[in-house]
Amino acid sequence: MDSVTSPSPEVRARGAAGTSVEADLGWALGVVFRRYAKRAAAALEDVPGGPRGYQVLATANAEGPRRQLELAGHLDVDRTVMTYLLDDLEKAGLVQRQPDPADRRARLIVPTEQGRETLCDLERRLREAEDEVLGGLDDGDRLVFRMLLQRVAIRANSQDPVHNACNVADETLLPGD
Amino acid sequence: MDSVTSPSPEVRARGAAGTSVEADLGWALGVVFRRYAKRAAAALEDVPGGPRGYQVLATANAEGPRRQLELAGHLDVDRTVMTYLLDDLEKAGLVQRQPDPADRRARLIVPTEQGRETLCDLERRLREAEDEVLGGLDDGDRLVFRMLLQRVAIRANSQDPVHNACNVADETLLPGD
DNA sequence: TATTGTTATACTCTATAACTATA
DNA sequence: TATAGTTATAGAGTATAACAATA
Repeated sequence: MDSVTSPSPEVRARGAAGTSVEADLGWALGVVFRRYAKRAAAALEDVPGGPRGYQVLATANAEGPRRQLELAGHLDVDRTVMTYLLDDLEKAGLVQRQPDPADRRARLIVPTEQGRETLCDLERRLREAEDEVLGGLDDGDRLVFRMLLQRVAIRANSQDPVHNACNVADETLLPGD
Repeated sequence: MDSVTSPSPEVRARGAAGTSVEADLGWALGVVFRRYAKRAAAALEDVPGGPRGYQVLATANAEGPRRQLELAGHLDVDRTVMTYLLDDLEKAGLVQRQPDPADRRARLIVPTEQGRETLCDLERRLREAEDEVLGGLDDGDRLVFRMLLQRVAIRANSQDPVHNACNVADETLLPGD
């Protein structure tokens, strides 16, 4: 997985014959994604592990206690990386490792009170980052864009699922549609 | 710069109160971007340096002979990385390093005939990848999505330019608009 | 014997610093 | 003295493999 794939618009404009709108999906995607990623990373800079640490915290909080290995599979991070990540999050007082009463080998990851409070704040900051990225669109366009992007994303995710457990959960939580 | 920042939709759905459309811009952006990046990387797998190598080839071809350092600044890669990249591209017969008649320290990067032919093929493959990613949208929606994404991207790029030379080039090459 | 989690090690990618040849 | 490019080296991030405890 690499960064931008298409060169800047003016380059594509010559190579491929297409109109300016058609010529540079890769460029536009890359720019927008990286801008959001940068904003989000800034919003999450004081979380140990950055965006990854936030994901662990958010998932542990939303889905209840999870084993390390489940969490790792769900978020598609190596189990050894998960160890380091949890070491740091635990040191910062955001999560705790608790013995799983059902299996003494396993550890359940639960957010602390401080972790839950931190999470609320982080989610607010992330929404700000989202709004900033979409700042160029008025409310109507913004909604259309989000809906279309969502459709593209859902299809992309179903064709090329990032992690299976996630999609199972999707179906479980979205029974109506 | 990290990968996805938002967890999967069902996680955000609980944490943030928002509707399903509003809840996960980061997730959707990440999924779509990574899917495109993956497809593009597959299309460019036999190019030395992958997407990066393609960018070098495309830029050298579209904008005429460029010095290594210009190219590096333009594409935002370290000059030492550019050295390795060009070593590989040259070994593969796609570009040549020619002495700059105006400065014997500098090298001009020019694509070979084989490089230009390869580039044509790669651009065709990239357009296929784009179409595949947008496969879920009909022609009308696809156009709307591209236009809105383009607007977001142009604004994002102007606020947080990836590399200055690029924007200068933008203005130079797009005098009418 | 297989699995959870940890640790130690190796690998990849990128950036830093030192070097050459020119200017 | 400063710049273009190269090379060697060190650093972050990630993955592999060996290990301890438990199933």
